Amino acid sequence: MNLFSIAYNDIQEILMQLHGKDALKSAPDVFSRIAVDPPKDYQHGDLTTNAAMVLSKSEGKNPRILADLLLPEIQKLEYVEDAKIAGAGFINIKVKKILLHKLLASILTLGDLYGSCDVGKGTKINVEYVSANPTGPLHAGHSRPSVAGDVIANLLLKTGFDVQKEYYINDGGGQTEKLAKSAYVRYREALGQDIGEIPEGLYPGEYLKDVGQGLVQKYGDQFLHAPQEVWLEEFRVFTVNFLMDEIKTTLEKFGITNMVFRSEDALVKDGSVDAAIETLRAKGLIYKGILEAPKGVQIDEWESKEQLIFKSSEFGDDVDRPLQRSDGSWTYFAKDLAYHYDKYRRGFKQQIDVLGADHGGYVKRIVAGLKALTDGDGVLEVRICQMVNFLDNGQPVKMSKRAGTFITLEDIIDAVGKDVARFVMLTRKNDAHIDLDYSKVKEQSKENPVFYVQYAHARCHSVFRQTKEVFPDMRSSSDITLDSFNHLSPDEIHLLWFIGQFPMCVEHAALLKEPHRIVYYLYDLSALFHSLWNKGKEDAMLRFILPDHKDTTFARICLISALQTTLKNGLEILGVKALEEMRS
RNA sequence: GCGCCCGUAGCUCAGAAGGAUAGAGCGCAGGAUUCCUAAUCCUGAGGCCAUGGGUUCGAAUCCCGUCGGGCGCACCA
Repeated sequence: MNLFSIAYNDIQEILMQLHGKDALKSAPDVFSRIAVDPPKDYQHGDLTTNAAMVLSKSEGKNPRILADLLLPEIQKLEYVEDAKIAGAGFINIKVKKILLHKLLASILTLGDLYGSCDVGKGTKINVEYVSANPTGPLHAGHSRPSVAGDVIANLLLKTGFDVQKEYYINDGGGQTEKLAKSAYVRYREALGQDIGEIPEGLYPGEYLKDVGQGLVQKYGDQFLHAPQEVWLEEFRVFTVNFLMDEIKTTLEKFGITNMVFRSEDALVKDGSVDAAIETLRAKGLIYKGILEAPKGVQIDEWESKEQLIFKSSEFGDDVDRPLQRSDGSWTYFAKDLAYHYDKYRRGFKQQIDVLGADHGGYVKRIVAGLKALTDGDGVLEVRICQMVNFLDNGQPVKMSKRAGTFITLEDIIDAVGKDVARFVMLTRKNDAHIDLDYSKVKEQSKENPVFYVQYAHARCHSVFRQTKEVFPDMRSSSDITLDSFNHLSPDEIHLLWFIGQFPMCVEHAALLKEPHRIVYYLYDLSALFHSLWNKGKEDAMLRFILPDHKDTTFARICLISALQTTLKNGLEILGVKALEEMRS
């Protein structure tokens, strides 16, 4: 149950009726732009609507006059206790207790489902994230887009979309060939050869030593003196699989599961790339030409040469983009086009890519590409996560795949746990940079808001435990009556009212793809609860458990049960486990 | 040179599809514990929302310019 959507629908109905009676002349699509929100100040009421102000322009009337027209109709709604006009034309609504009682009862009944809705209407949607190159372990830089993508997928799931979480394996380019050659060096090393320095241009990372050992286990020394063409493809496949297995293990540890993996190499081999390019060609969107070098940047070895080019600028990109390299092979872009077209052909008209900020320059061309391939039927939305500045004791941590020195995602998870790591990554909106001091996160100091929220949840369970001791025969909280409900204090009703905003928060977060909204909501919700808790320290009658007042205690347990459900469901969306006790 | 993102309290950041007196944490100054976990709470100080215009009943929010910061800029992924 969602107070705000109930009122929204009823007010829509009122507007339509007034429209029918010619009291309003605005087109009905103007009506949908009105909002029913929580008032800025709780003192103003439970709900507020800007309907009068939104209609003002199309009606050509002063908002106050329109508010006067709407007010009596709103007052007639059965659950409205009181409604008033305020400010420039807000209509503030105070609802009857019976509605809040219904709200509480519905939360207790819904349990895990509280916060869910069906705005997605079962629409198929594909969320692609992580998609790290299988040339090494996941590192700290992958952490944020991975969590953001995962939580966006969770949000969409919660709001009724048919979601597929997907990982694109970049196993088709020259990078994996380099990788195979690097693995060969480690293979020789594992067989006891002195390899000296890792040759320039190969991956120097120590993590490849395990791959070398694995290769020896599988192949013995049979390739030690074999020419490259004999082992290259074999080693390439082995190494990619080996590293993907490690990546999958890390993802699981990070709480990212149920992903579908799609291989770039497979798309090339099964002809998907040729098919996609052919589709573009048939639409007349491909030509042979020479691209100009971009101004203002120094590019060594610029080769002015005719190549195959896609007219992406006709679909919103800044310039046209090449599809083939000078050696005739497909560019990454060409293959990625095919991949997104492949998703479309698998039924995903709605697609989301979650990328790091270093891929920001790539967005326009791939969005343009899908639009062109599907005549606008397939829509790709790209969410960019800004960089995380990793610090250690205030000092920037230098990371470079080339040098082989970086903090791996595993390192972070092992040090602070996946729950803290995930939560911290979500404490900023995607567009904002995060400074993350590795040593501070390791300390698990109180500056980390995850503990604040966890503590609130743990306190709920503490109350449940205490209640059991004081009232061993306390009945289940699922059947709260209106009588019991009336025992709640105004502050407690206030908390319930805030709990009632959860579904709206989830819906907004999902539609806007902004996971951080859930974090801030949970934080504020926790703050309200901690504050309430402390009031029991000053006034014993405000404590949740009153040994001499069983009915009041029961009502409060019901409230706390609803709170605990909300906290838990919220944390679940974030992929963070709700703790029942802080002591472990 | 071009594209994308950002600029809100001393610091780190929220700000709800344009709405009421711009919020939180940290830090700072004070205070609360015979009591369900003080990992908490309460009070106070602190802002020309970078800047100049525009749109409107109304702008931190939308549009344009300027300044400052980040990321990216064939044939890497």
